[in-house]
Amino acid sequence: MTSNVRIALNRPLRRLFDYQVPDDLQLAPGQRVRIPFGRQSAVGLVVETGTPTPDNFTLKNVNEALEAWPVLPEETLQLLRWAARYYQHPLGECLFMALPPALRRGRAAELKTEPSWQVAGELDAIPARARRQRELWQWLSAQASAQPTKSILDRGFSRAQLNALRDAGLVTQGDQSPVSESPQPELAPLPPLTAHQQEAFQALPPPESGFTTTLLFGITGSGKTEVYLHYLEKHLADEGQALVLVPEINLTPQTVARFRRYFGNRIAVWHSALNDSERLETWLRIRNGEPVILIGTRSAALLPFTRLSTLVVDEEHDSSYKQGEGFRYSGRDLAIYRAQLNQCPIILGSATPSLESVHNAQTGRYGLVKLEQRAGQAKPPAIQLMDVRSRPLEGGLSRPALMAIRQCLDAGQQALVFVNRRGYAPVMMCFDCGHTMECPRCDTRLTYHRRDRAMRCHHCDYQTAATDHCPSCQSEAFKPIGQGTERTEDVLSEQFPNTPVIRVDRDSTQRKGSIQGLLERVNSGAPCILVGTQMLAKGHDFANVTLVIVVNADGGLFSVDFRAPEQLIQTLIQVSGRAGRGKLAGRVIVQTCHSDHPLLNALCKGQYLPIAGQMLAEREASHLPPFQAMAILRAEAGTMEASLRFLEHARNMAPAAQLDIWGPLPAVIARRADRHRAQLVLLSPTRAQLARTLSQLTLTLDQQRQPPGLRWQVDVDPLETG
DNA sequence: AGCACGCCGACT
DNA sequence: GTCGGCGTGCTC
Repeated sequence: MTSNVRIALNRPLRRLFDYQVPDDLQLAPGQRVRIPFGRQSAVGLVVETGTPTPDNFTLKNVNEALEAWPVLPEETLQLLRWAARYYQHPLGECLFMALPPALRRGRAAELKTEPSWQVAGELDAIPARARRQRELWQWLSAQASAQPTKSILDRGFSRAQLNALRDAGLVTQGDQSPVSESPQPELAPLPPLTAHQQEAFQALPPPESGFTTTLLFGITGSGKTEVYLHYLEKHLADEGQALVLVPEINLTPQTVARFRRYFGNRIAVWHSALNDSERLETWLRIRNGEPVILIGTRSAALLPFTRLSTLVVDEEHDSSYKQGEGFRYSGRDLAIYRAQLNQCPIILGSATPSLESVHNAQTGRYGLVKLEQRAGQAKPPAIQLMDVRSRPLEGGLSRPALMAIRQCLDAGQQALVFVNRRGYAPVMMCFDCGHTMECPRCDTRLTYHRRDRAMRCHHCDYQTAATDHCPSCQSEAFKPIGQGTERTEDVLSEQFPNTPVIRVDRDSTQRKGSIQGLLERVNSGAPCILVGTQMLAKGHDFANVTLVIVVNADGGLFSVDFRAPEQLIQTLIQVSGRAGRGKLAGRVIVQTCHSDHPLLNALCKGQYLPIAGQMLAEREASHLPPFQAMAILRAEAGTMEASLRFLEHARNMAPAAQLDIWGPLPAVIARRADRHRAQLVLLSPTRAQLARTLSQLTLTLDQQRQPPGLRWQVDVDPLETG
């Protein structure tokens, strides 16, 4: 009797393929196999065994199993099956996303052991003119044991010299020297908890309670990390694995060092900057069930843990947890699902939790633990609105704001100016003819970058040289409109010629190396002014910053994106949290043209949860998430008509009952890199209902052929709805 | 996604 | 006469 298996491939296909298993092969779900696929050979993953034999055609045979054990353990398979369905993404692509690149390509699931070398033959066999080869041979022969390639290269010999000797048979591969384990550093005792931290720590449910989700609402500077550390120390068993998710920009060497100090080699790291062999190594450690505490970004939620028993998601509201393309999963939400699969606790920490999480805490789905005191002597900063409607501005800064900066510097302290736009100015406009410079490929205006005299599109890679004259009428009245970080930096340098002004945005950190170098100057504590974007808002701990100026808070107040107010408030609170983290009190000035706006006024009271409640009430009134489940069907094509026609068709396809459908409507940036984009918003009272409708819809849309050049995709729980 | 097949335009 | 453009269809 022959047996068959169902196999997923790393292809964007919403279907699986059946193969026959040769008699000498035993296959289980999660195993990697090599299979003939069309005219090619491919790597596949077994997802089902014992599938029936079709009567209309004969199945091809599996060539081989790439290893005798499943690379994806049962729990990870279950997670990805759920995620593929929930996010409407082809299962094969989801499964392969959980493999390190080396394993996707079909390489062996083992670490390449560094070969080590010892001499063979005679020195005289090396030509006299090959001086370095002789020196290498002599050095090697003087060593007590075979030397790994790395130490040969470290001695200043080249790979070419080594290869020449190897090809001549004058060095041979020696005994495998075991990869030396880095010695376990001395572990420091955990930092003591303050009374408030202790209280929060004890309020967190223990693993014995099984699956629990707890929202740890801890204001900026309250010391949530200390609470995580103590929780792991107390509750993570010696053989257990833990996952600590952090936002992309927070995964700094400092963060890791902080965990290593207390947990030593048990700490492992996972982020986008790892190379293929580092990825494979860490991935295998996890797959082998080593009791690691893994600190990682979004994709760490896909790792093949086998003994996962504690999870933490820090800054759970952070938008970097949602993948913005392809398999659009939320690392946070996968982590919660995993906690449920493993019947273990998960802690979601934030000073500004997402409205989804606040709602879940209010309805009792999540536990809520509050930490509302700053650690040490630090006090929460006072937030003050400054209406700038009738005030003269210099570089976007009002007189009182400049005065406040001066006072701050005079007192020997540091100021932070938050500008949510990079470049010099977001628009260049002619005051004679009204011409503005637009991107030829997008429906956007070009941003003026004065430092390199360029006009750049921030939505595609277009750029062109900046000009002094209007390109349309040649007038000299061609002027920058609005504020960017460069312009604010210039104005501040003019106003405070004796104080260093440090700009931190994507442009400045790319060119001058790492953000770290820039921030070292801040940490020295000497008076300075920091100017920057979002990058400055999160995670940093500047002890001597006592003043934060928000140049313009109004962008998020009247946006078409329903999440904009939430994101604005979160950013404002996070950036405010940079003030007064040391002994000195902090002060925040928020410049706005809408000082009577209820959200901004609520912000001044300094309490996040009441504002969240206010925003949630608005969401409920308009039947928006988290009160309904949302998905967006996006389309892009060579013309807007094609995109809209497709979405219209999709709309007719979807069963109207139980579903609110908005659109189709052109996207806010209707043309981007010459693609015309539109979208259809789907809302449903239940996630299950939405998932059912969507899988039906995607399946039919997938089977029908669409006009050439048309691409479409589904985004479940979208973050950006523009 | 690959890859092959197939049908039209412009080249040595 | 063939090389090659990318539209179309298929992969157990």
